Amino acid sequence: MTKNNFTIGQIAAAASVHIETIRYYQRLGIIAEPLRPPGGIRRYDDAVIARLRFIKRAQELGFSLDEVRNLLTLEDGKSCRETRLMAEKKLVVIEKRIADLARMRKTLNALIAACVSGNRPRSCPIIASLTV
Amino acid sequence: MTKNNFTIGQIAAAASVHIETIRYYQRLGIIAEPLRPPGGIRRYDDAVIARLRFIKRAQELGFSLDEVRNLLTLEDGKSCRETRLMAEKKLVVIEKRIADLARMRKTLNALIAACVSGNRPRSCPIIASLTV
DNA sequence: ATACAGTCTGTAGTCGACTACGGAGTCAAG
DNA sequence: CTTGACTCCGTAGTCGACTACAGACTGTAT
Repeated sequence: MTKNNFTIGQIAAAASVHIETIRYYQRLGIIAEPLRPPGGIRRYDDAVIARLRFIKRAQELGFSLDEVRNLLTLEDGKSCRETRLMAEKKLVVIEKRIADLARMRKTLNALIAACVSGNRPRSCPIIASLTV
Repeated sequence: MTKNNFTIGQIAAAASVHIETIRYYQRLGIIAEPLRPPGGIRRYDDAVIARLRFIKRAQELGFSLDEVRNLLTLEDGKSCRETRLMAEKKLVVIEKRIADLARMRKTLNALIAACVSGNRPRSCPIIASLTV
């Protein structure tokens, strides 16, 4: 039982999204734009709210809006394999990012430690390491 | 003993950076622009190469160009404490990013596992989890 | 002397995901 | 019937770090 009498503002509030964001998604084609009744204001289905939530969740998993568009074509849930492949690809990217950040963290930790332990070194070890 | 007879192209090649990037850094004020001899072409000091490397290293540690600008004011190595504080702040940000990504990874892993183990489920668990 | 590679300047475009704004139109309450 | 909130539409601006390009000029090798 879907309701079909929401304005864009109500939809936006319900999904905790800015109105402009919805329009933006419409321009991108990841949200369908209901027909505008002659000289009137559009009415939205509450399926749109569900879709906005879908998008948010996907974004939280690291998918871009472009990837979300792809996910949405698989939304009927029948192409499990394709969906899984996308998730696996995304996982690889995320793991690489984690590795990069872990490397940075390690280096920063070492530099900070050098700073702290240094008994009044001639020059800051961090700057020194950047200057090499 | 610094050399002072490099063109911008040579500096760029030496630091593995695009010429445009150097100009961009000059506009930002994180690289000094040597005076242009009357109607001529600028000559660069090899200290500029060192500075470009400094910038690159700092970027690899996650510092933005704006932060690099700050780091450069500490370049004499005398304000070790300030430098360390910047590094510590950056570390916090990086750790948060890692935590976020780790959460994504965990969720994706779980979803993929559900996909794989599913014995022909009615609908894709990934899509299902996004659709809730 | 001339060709050609490289430099100079300023401006504009790129990517992604929005966000902002202006001016006109619409709808519902009082 | 007026007021005021909301919607529509199109365009432009934001952030960060570049990247591209046009048209003029310079410097060097042949």
